Amino acid sequence: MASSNKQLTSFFIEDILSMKEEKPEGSTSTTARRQSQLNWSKDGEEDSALLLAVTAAESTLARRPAGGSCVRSAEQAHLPTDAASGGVKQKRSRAAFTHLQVLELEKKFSRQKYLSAPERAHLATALRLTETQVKIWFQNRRYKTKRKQLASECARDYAQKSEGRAASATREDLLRASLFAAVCESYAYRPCMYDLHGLGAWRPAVW
DNA sequence: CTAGTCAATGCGACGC
DNA sequence: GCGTCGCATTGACTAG
Repeated sequence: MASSNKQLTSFFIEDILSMKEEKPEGSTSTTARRQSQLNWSKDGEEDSALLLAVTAAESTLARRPAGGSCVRSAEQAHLPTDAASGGVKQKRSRAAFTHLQVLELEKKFSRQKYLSAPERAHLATALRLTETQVKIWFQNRRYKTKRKQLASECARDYAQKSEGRAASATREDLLRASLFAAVCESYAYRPCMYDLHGLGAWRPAVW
């Protein structure tokens, strides 16, 4: 079918948003969470506008028949293994959020990394997702951000190290560092790349 | 077929 | 005990 009509999911969201967040996030302390949770109320109006926009846009978008693509309805996606229904275990389904849903989630995330319960509920209804989906999305997103941050630190570290070794070869080092960053970034998906350096801590084996 | 992406699941830890 | 977190992992799905 028309591939032009295809739903884009969250690849390169930074491009979509074109706004850089990435404040050093290291502070996942509970106080930090509370504070960011307190920020939400001022976005309230925006959210209701968002609701209208999203629901309107979304009803015209997506909801494609199974043949075409990846977009399943959120409710469907989250209705899992009702083993009670027949004893037969259903296949796990993976919802693919619409472009708009992802966009709004990203917007929200760029403002706050944590959501309070009422806000989560609000956002969930606004985006026609379940609260669990919103919660999980934010969890995964935080983790992803952290991995990215770690990766860039890895690369910087690596570049500095090789800079120390040889003050020349700068271009190659840069190249190597960026390659290294890319590798680091995906290490979470490759357990084989871990090495237990005898220190009780898992680290990338390419270290 | 393989590798990559990402929503969902599982688990241990923590705060209330 | 419940809800949520970070994190690791799974499984559906896609691109090359």
